[in-house]
Amino acid sequence: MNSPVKVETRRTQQERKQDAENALLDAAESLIAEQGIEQASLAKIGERAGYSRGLVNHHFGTKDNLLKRLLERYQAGFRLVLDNIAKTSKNSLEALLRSVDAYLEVYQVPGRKSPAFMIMWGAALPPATPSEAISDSEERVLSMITANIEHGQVDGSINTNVDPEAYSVMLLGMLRGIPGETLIVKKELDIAQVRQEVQRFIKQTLKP
Amino acid sequence: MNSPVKVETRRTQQERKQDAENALLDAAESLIAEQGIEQASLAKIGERAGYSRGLVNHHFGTKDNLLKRLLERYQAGFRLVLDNIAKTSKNSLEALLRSVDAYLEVYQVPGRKSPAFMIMWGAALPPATPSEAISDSEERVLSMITANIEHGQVDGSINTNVDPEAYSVMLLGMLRGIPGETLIVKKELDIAQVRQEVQRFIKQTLKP
Amino acid sequence: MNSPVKVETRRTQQERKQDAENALLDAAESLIAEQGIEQASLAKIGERAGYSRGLVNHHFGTKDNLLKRLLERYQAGFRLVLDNIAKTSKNSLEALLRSVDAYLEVYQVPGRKSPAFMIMWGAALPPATPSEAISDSEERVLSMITANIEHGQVDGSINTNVDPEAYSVMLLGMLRGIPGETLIVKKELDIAQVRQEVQRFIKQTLKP
Amino acid sequence: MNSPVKVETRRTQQERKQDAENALLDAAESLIAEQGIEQASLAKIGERAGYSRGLVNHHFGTKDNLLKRLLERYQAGFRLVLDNIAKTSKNSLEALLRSVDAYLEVYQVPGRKSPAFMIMWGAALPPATPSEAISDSEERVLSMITANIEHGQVDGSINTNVDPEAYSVMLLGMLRGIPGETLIVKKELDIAQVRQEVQRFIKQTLKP
DNA sequence: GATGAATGAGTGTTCATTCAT
DNA sequence: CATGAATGAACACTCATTCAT
Repeated sequence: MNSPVKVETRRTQQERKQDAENALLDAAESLIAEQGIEQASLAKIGERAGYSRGLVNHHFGTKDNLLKRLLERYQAGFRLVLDNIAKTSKNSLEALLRSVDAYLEVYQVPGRKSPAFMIMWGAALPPATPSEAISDSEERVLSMITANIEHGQVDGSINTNVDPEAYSVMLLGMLRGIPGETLIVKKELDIAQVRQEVQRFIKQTLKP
Repeated sequence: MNSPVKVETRRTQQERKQDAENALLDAAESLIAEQGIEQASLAKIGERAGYSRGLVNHHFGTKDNLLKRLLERYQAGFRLVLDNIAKTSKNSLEALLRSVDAYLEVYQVPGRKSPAFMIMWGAALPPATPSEAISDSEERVLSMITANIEHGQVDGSINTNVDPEAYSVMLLGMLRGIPGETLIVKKELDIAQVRQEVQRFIKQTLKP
Repeated sequence: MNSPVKVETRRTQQERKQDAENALLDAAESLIAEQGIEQASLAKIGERAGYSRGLVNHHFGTKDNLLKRLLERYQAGFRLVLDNIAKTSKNSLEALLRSVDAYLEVYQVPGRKSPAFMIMWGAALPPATPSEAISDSEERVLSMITANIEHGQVDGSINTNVDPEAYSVMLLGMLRGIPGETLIVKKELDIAQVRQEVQRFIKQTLKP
Repeated sequence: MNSPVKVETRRTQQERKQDAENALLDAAESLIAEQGIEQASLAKIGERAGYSRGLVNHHFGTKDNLLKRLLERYQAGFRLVLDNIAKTSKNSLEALLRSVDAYLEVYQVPGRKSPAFMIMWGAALPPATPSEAISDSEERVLSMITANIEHGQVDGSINTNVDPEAYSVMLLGMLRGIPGETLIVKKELDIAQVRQEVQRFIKQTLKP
């Protein structure tokens, strides 16, 4: 089973598909980050990935489906971070603070790909948006934050005067709007400072 | 009968242009609110305004120009509100609180047109966005808020520990993100509650 | 009103559209006759008509709509012939005989355009055909023939033993199948002879 | 244990090819009957047959070749019926009548697969049709009918006034057009009645 | 024998823009 | 001022076919 030939074969047989799909998702991510969703045409994506024009449809069937997969990949990556934070935090407030900070950290360095999610979020604002993936996901995130706050009100780490749902909307809005501003405004913003303010803001408004 | 008719005609002649432009801007606003910027084609806009397919180009030359004008009209309207608040507020903190509340109030009622600005904001996230109008405007708003906070730190209404620029980014991000969430999430969000939370928590984080 | 300028103007203003639409319909008709519906792409049609690729969509919106219009034009032309025959025939049998003969006469000369209708008919055989225009039209024609036979049974020109609906299906099938055969079979078929046989045999089977 | 297994395997090895081909032809037949020739893509056919997307090309090389084979299979099946009728009929007229009735009987029940032939026939109407299989076949059928009529004029069962070739075209046209009408028209047609009319029609027009 | 990854041509459609009227 | 005919580029998507496995 360990013969190099078999390993070679197994890799070429099934992983070629994985390689291609990952390359296509990477290409889509960077193109969206640069030019937006509509300008990231399937032809450009295929060619930036080093393949042909038609490969995206061959693998994903539909542009909408490609976007869903890209979103899932992004969320799966972030979920690992959140799970780890949840396990190693003393209470709900600390988990919330660290999660928020981890999320904003991604946008601190002007990386090439991280904006893709924000751009997909921004493209989901019109009601007639084709994909409902963002909408569904956002609703889940909102519920998670609300649940976290409610839990913190039980474990005593969060002030019981806070309205969990309203606070969640405010907080998630902040978490989307801040990276949004960094993408829109041309002058460099000091995200490190903003992160500190956000931490302070949350502590002051949630502590009992 | 001739003279009044002529006056009427000449007046109509000049104002007909204004009427048409306003009708086109209204049509563009509602179409963007419904279908997004790309789907709001110039033909649809002209026809919804009750005119022909070609009128938008005739009046605005370019789609990008139409969007700029739409943005200007929106901002001019909101500037009146802000100016009035500034004049009638005791200090900077009160002005800030009232301005924030006035802004969020617009999104409380699920109106037909107000989302258009948010949709334009969301469409400006990709770096390769054609129009720079949003970008420039957002930078100005940011400066205004920063100046306001700095002024409040001088007049004593705002805590001097606050970093004015970082806080501005956080606050403006919140002001864009909250309406964004209401547009993306399908379930009805209680904006009235969110407004209260926002007020309370700005007070908590800015008061000396 | 008769000034040449006005006439010139009126012609250019409105009839340019008519000219273009007729040219597009003609181009579509000949392309369908040569290559079938699917191969008659909108680009080919526009260019054969002497215009651009996009004009078909500009005028007809949709390929399906273009086909509908083409069908209507064909039917309107044939209806004139049928109406004239109906008015100048002594009884229903004679009207039927002359109508059938007029229809088959079109396919006697291997003309360029007449096959287009048959090709559209043939393309409507799969149940998942997009356009329902042929289907609806065929049902109307069937009803007309049935009514004609029933009328002939009343006026005494047609045998009352004949089942009007079944005979109509047989007759209309014959009228579609015969031209179909001439299009499919390569060797030249003597349509004149076939027309004679059809006449004689309708008489034999319908006469009282 | 090895020998029977090998025999079993070898037999399966050969027949697996036949099984696959028949499954592919069945799948093609039903897909064509449902969606037409162009929409019956090779990938769909392979997958409906329970195999892979690429199997059709592997076995038939070309879509056109698949269609030829499908046509051959259809004709081979119908030839058995015709041969049997020819052997058990008293004279040419009876053979013709029974053959026609056997052919129409297939379309009486709204079966799933029988329309595939008619759809292929309809798709062969444009001159630029790639496959010539239908064209050649139709010419042979026409010759057969003509020969049958001529033979009937010799054996005395058919009127000598009839023009054999012209009558053949008329009859074959009828035999294609009637099923065609049942496929195009949505309202249910009473094929049993039509078959009776056809029988009567042929008797009245061919009997001496 | 059988699979399915990869290609690239082709289609209908949408759209901003130009320009003659 | 206003219309709308005409253009041509761009897009998502479907598909037959090739070929490595």
